[in-house]
Amino acid sequence: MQISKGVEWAAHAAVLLSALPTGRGLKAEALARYHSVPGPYMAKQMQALSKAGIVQTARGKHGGYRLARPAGEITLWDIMTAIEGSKSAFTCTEIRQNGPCGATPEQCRKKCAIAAAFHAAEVAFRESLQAISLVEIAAGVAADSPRKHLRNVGAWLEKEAVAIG
Amino acid sequence: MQISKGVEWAAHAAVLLSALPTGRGLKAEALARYHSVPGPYMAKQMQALSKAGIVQTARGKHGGYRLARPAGEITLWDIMTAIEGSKSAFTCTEIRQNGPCGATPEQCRKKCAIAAAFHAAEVAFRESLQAISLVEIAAGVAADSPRKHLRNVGAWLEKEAVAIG
DNA sequence: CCATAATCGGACAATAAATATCCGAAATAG
DNA sequence: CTATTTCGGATATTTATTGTCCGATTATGG
Repeated sequence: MQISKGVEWAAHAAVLLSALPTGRGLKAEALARYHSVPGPYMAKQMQALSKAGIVQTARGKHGGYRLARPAGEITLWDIMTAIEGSKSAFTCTEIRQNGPCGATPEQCRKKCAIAAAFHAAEVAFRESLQAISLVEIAAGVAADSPRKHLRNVGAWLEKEAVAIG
Repeated sequence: MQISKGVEWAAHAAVLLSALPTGRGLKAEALARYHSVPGPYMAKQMQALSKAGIVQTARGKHGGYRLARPAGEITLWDIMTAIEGSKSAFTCTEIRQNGPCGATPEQCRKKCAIAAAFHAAEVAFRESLQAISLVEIAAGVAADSPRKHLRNVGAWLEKEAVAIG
């Protein structure tokens, strides 16, 4: 069980976008440069966020990405499913139906007990992530950073931000 | 995020072993045959359970696997970590330290807020799986199966089981 | 209105991990 | 002691992730 690295990058990028005022955004290259990650691969993650409706895009000169809705309505679960897809982590292959004592399909109307247990665990995981929005993350980051650092970030954003609407 | 197929197989195998009386077990080939899964790969999963101390082994003629402790003391989390390893699913690569506004290491004494949120979700996932032992799984399976099927399983086990001590 | 420049979007390799398999080491039974 | 049968670790094949490139699209400026 391994969460893709793209999820981490997309989450950081989304938090950065949440620091911008409404209607302003950043281009993919700037988002990659901010964290010193490979540009094209960062762009790939942003495309996934775009397809999921988490960010809005503008093409052409002065193009870029901005959040599609308020930061409080974007959770870490939204970002993770946008990157990794929404299929469940545990896939039951119904091996209980195989072999010399295989259960018949009508005996399997109820979900396999093992699959049900993993499903319940995944629900707990999902609900935990759904409780955290970009607002909470941004507040945590701000609380842990010195004023000087936040001013640097603000100046950098002011220099790089573009209007998207 | 994908849970390995080996986890499913190992869990089913462990549940099957839990149906045997203390001191009796099954050889790897029988465990594979019961669910019609590839023998050598099933054996690989059993080796992982053995290294994790979940099952005891006996080699030579009349060898095989038996549970190393009572079924109530073996949780699905134990099985999953035995197969997949115990490293966390989300790995923080500290990209906040990179780039033009990178945070200095001493600003990073607290864990990154994003990593902390994923860590909390993983804790919820883990605690959910730790609450389910082989006893609960076996009880669920028994409740969902007709008597006739359970008799078939019992007869098959009686035929295949070996004494391991 | 048209050419231009700069952006996003989807298609294309390289790498790492999971899946499946084989052969040697070890231990018991006779 | 010998032979048989088993587990254990090392070895290929397939799949998913990571990383990269070039074409489609759009606002800009003349």
